Amino acid sequence: MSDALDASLRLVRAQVALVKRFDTSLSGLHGVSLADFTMLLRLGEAPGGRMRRVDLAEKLGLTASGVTRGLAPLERIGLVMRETDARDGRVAYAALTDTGRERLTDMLATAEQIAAETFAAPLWSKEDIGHLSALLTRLGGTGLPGHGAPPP
Amino acid sequence: MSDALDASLRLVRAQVALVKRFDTSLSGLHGVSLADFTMLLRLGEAPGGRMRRVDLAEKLGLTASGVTRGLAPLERIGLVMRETDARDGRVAYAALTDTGRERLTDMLATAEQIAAETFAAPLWSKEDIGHLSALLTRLGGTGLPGHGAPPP
DNA sequence: TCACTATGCTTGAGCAGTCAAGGATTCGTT
DNA sequence: AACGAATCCTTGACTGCTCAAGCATAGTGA
Repeated sequence: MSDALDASLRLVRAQVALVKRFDTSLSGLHGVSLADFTMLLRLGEAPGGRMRRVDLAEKLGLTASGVTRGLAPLERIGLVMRETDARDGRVAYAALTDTGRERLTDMLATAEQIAAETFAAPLWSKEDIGHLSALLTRLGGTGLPGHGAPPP
Repeated sequence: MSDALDASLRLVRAQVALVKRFDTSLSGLHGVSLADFTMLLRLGEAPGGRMRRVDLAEKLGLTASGVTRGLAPLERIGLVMRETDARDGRVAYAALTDTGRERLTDMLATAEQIAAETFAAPLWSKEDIGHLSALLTRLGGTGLPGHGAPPP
């Protein structure tokens, strides 16, 4: 097997393990999955804490229906609310509620801790993490900005 | 957000994109998913082309029931057959059929090509691929051997 | 103005995996 | 020899996503 295929399969494997870790902690402490957390995080990053659902899908690498299904429980428990657009009747925004913002802060702390444990020294150096991130960014999954050197 | 959390989320994102690529080509050309292909590949690597189902689960990072469900369609289409153990009545082996072996060869060629395209020069150097692989191996998902330098 | 097309979103059906429970078999201890 | 614990596997119920279809609204060109 080539190195490229080997790397591909390792990537799949590593992700499964990583997601499992995050899911366990996040659901234990906050009752949300990593997917839920990521949704809330991207909403939190958006101006006004709100996005069109279709844009959220793009940013998450999901389909529109995935967003509909994923947001439903978050709306039900009051972390996210639905807002409409006065100009365009087709559009529905997803917006963080105040509760959602608060809870997100706690979740973020948990997620940061898991990430820190996962990439802990001495096994992982700061350079390793940056390098991994850069390599993964090359693999794409459009929707996220790179973080390498800006063009000259 | 820390670099560690950023890398974690990028890993998830990159995997989704990668899996989508493999799934599209493999299912188009051979009617199997990446998960199916990986199952067959691991079976093919095992001595005699057969493994206990529980060991296959371990190697794939799945649960036993995931293997049961995943193998079912492969048995149905004749790529994998079930074998019993004369010594231990609890055990059921999963074994590649002759057809399975042939088809696996073709699938492997396809998978190699996707991998080669994904990690094509000039964006990716041989060192990049090796480095990525090494970093991912550190992230674990036990069951696969590392491929770094052997102990002194 | 009015059809046609494009966009945003939701819904039904289906697939791939999980967990929890259960059945069958084996192992270990007395 | 026999009981209890452990192992291997499958099954039912569920989750979280996909695709395809459909509905409503908006934009476009004759």
